[in-house]
Amino acid sequence: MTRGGGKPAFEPRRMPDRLDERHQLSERVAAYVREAIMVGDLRAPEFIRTERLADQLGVSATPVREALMILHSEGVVRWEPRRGFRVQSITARDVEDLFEVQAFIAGELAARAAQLLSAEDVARLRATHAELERAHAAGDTDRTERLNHEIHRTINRAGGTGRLTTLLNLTVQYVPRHYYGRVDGWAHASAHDHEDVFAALEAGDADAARAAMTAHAKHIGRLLVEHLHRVHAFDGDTEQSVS
Amino acid sequence: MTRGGGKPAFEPRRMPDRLDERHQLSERVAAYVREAIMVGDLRAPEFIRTERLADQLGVSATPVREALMILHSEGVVRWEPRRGFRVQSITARDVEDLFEVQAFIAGELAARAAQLLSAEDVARLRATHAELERAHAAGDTDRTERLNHEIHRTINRAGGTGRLTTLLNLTVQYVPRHYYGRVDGWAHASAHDHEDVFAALEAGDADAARAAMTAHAKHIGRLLVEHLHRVHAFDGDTEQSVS
DNA sequence: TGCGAACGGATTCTATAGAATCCTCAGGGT
DNA sequence: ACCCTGAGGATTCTATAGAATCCGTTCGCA
Repeated sequence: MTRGGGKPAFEPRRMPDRLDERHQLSERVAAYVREAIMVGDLRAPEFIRTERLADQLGVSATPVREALMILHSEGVVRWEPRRGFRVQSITARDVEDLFEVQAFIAGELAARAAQLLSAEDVARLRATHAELERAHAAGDTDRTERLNHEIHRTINRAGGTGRLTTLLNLTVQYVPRHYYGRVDGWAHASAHDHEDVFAALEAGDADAARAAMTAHAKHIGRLLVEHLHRVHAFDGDTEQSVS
Repeated sequence: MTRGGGKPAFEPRRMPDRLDERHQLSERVAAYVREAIMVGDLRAPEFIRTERLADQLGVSATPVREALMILHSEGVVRWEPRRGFRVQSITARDVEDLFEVQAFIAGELAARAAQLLSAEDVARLRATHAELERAHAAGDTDRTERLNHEIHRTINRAGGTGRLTTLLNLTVQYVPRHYYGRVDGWAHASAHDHEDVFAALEAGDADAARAAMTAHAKHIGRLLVEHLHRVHAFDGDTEQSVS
């Protein structure tokens, strides 16, 4: 019998085109795997066979391995040397923790931004946010997500890009950006929370900005956890894995 | 003329034997690069040429590339696709930030540990700590560092291993474990701070444990920043890079 | 029947080669 | 003097092959 247990694996889906061909294969594969895990095509504690995945994606084993290395250091998969990479199981507590840290870092960055952003900067943020609301009303989740990302990016990059940004990205990347389109109430919550952040930024009130951003992140975290429960994405939920 | 500017690079030093041959080359190379950066053999914003490094270490380019991928996602080096990997510059603010996050996470884990560790567990911790003090008195920094690591490990793993632990490791790994031996006052500070942590854990007081551990991490962070300033490891300090 | 050792297939891991890309520099035109 | 263009070399990036390792199974033996 074959070594891993011979599961038919998951149905091949095409590589993400958000990351088009000017990006490296490693990054595209990593994005693909991240999404496959979040969607449920890959479940813990299943092994990810490099060659099989390489065949499915039409690439060689090397970039697949590189992608899994990255994912390993992000905690998405676990690398067991000379045995392979297996998707890391995730609990509701893990997601909460992830957003707890995210809230902490994003809060700190927002506090710094409050002392650095000009009135015009905040005005631009508000304009982007208005677009976001229009996109959401029009049901364009893709555009909604992109605008949301842009808002947070400007705030986070206000205080220069450093280790905090890197760490924040690590916690954020875990859930693919466009996945939020599936989360009920996400756009609504963002629309509501952002205003508090903008007001604090405008007033130059660092503590208020920190508080508002922290609350926002935790809010989104709660919504995501509820959603994942509904989809049975967690370990204990209904559909348990193999054995 | 050669592309990177043709610096003679850094003098070859042997691979870390802390990670012996049962580990993968990728990990060993990563550890090597981490240390080379911390020690100053590699400085921002210098490129790390994969083949050159591979030759120096006597391995091929593939594991080197894998190592740099990992280091990239940790924020130690920056990957510029189709151009190469360059060591990320680091400011004093970055180190402070790193330890701020580390303090937050370690504090949370300590708080959880306070509710989970038994009296015997804490007794064992105290025993290990006593060994640590003896090792330090004997001037055995290697053993001191190892015992210190063991103490923190038991505390962090008390609440089961999850995403928080992964994130904590990311912030911790930035500075190689045995580097602390060079930091003046490190062992002394640890000896002092640990007692507060133990007392809180023994009392099962989560908040006190969080506070003690947070203070400890920030304390170490301060010491490290001072040390790095003395060694001129930061960007603005005396010895600036190339141009 | 129960247990240990060796075999065989599968997979990871490292090395190496070739294609694609980027940078530098020289040369010619405006 | 300035810009554009193209050649050449160096380096990254992907693919592929071979060595090392692991797992499941079977065979031999008590």
